[in-house]
Amino acid sequence: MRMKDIADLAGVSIATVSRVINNPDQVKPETREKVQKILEQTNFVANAVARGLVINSMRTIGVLTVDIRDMFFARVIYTIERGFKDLGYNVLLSNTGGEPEEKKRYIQVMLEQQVDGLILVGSVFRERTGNKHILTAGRSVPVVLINSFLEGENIYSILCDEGEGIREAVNYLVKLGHRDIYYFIDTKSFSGLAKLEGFRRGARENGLDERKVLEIPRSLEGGEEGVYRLLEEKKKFSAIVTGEDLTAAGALKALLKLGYKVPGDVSVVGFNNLLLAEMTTPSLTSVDNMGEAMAMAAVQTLYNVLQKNPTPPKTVLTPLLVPRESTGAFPG
Amino acid sequence: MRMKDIADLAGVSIATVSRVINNPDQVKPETREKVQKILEQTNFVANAVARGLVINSMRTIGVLTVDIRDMFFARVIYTIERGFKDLGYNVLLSNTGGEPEEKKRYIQVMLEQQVDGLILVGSVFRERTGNKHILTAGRSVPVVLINSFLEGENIYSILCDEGEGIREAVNYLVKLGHRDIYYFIDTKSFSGLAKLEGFRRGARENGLDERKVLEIPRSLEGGEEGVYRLLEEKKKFSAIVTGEDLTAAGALKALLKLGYKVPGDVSVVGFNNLLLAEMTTPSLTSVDNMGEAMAMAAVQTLYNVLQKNPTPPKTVLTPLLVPRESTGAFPG
DNA sequence: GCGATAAATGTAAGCGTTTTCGGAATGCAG
DNA sequence: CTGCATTCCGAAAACGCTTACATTTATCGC
Repeated sequence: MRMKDIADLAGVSIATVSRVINNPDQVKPETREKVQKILEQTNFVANAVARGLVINSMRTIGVLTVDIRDMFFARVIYTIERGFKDLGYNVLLSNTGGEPEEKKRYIQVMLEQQVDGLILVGSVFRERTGNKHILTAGRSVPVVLINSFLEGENIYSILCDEGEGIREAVNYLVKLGHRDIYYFIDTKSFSGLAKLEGFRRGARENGLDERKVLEIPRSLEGGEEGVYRLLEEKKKFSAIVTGEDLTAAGALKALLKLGYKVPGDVSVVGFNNLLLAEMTTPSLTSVDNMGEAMAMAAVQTLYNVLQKNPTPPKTVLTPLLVPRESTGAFPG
Repeated sequence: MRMKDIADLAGVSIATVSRVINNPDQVKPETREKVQKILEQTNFVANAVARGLVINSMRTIGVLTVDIRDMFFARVIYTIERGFKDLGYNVLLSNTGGEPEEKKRYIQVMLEQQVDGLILVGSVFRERTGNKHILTAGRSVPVVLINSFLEGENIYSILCDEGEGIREAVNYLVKLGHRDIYYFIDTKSFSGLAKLEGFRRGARENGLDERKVLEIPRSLEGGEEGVYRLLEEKKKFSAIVTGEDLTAAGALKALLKLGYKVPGDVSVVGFNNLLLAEMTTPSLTSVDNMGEAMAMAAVQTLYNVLQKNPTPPKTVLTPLLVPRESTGAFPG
């Protein structure tokens, strides 16, 4: 069923049908109602592809993410989708799995689909290869990066000062009397280095050993492994800061299994402030890196750009430490 | 940059450019290479919208979900997206928030966008209103339901026998010596009633009281609340089965806070077998309702239909009980 | 009721592709 | 070198809309 068919049924021209749908006030009430009745009777659905070809926009934005199963990403993408839906845009989703090649391929596909804009969630890598396609994409379409940073034509970055969040966590633990604080890090993630720097700064400022850092993979098992390694290597520690709630949950799990009291013997701090921080017992003190706020800022930024409004290329949010049960005073 | 521009640069016709892109073997190697060189030099990106208008397909499928932040949905959607990407299809995402009106609106939008098919993840409600639009959607596009069931033209359902999963959980607990088993349920979810029926059957078959059921909301707090209510009402119980890992985590949390040993005093069983079941201490015994398998079946089913292959309208998978640390022998 | 102005509707071009069809160029057998 | 089959390529229609412009119809002051 095309507009032509509706037009024939209503005895008007195809242009009038189009107007009834898009600019109802441009057509006389009488004819308008006649057409609307037929639209309803036939359950007419306009073809947005044909429309898109004419107006040169599908009112769609592409969202690239590493893995939507990650609760942080899921939350961000949820917020983006709802936000853009309210603005009348659709969301094309993808999971690159962190592969630069996949990312390249996806960007290509999304440009082919004529997206109006692109949002990349935490997916800029430090390799050169991954970024080139973002830069070229920026030439045809505005690109917003969440939790990543890149300078370039038509590229906007939304960030959270994650290093500052880690630093705050260290300060918080020091105030609780802790001196032997270990940091579990996965440097491979985008902000891994920024977080590490935050830890070092926090340690230095408090006269602690800034080398108490363990490189571990970003997973539940990684967190467990970290604890086992600390014990194997007979390290002295009363607190663990992690760059990921999931890692913190793993550390917590290992500590409890080994009979440690948390926070009685060891304090644990997570990062991201996901729902999972509330699910463990004890619940996890965590640094909130403002996932939702970043997502909202991304929507606002991209929408601004699409409206041709002047838009700052960089937005930085401040993290927030959320104390819960997994942190307590230094024992003794 | 349009094909026309490429054609002019290469000194060929637009048709030849199209052929170089879509059917390279139809054009003489010499001209082909000439065109390909220009395509690369100019970083040409074809307009899939124009293409879609001609071939009457955007190679896109729409996925409707309640809330992608739910880990179960996230996992399902991830699997769908990856699966369809490999088949050359894009995924249009949406979160209906469970509102029938939103669902209706989304379906409308996706039909306008000319999706090739629709997958609804766990979003058929028992109200009549929510289903009518699915049925009418089926008239223009194949619809696959995950974890829901509906009969109709062009409608396919992928299910898991969730009641059977709950029944198995009851049997498992009975084998461990438990007799006072409570079931925490949220009847508002699609399979809520099927699960309840599974619990009743399991209880009956083992000569237990099948009325030991508590209606609670599907959330962490719901699980906690359930435990408090059992205690307030002075119920006797040594095991709790839930319809949701999240609920189980809440119950576990409340029990641990109140000083109960799990599984020493009380056993807890979750449902969905999400990552979070591994994150708690003790980890949660859970019924796996085959989210990934359902998603894969949905992809296969929809693809089959799109290929005009005969396809069964209903696929039912069998759940699997995954024992972990939260269940143990009846105390004493 | 007349002409001038405003409102309503129709006509047709154009959006960037794919693809059918026919013509030109090429290859090959005789 | 001719004739025919085959390969390659271009012209043009088609996809279903939007919208500028043209045309028709309604409105209004006089």
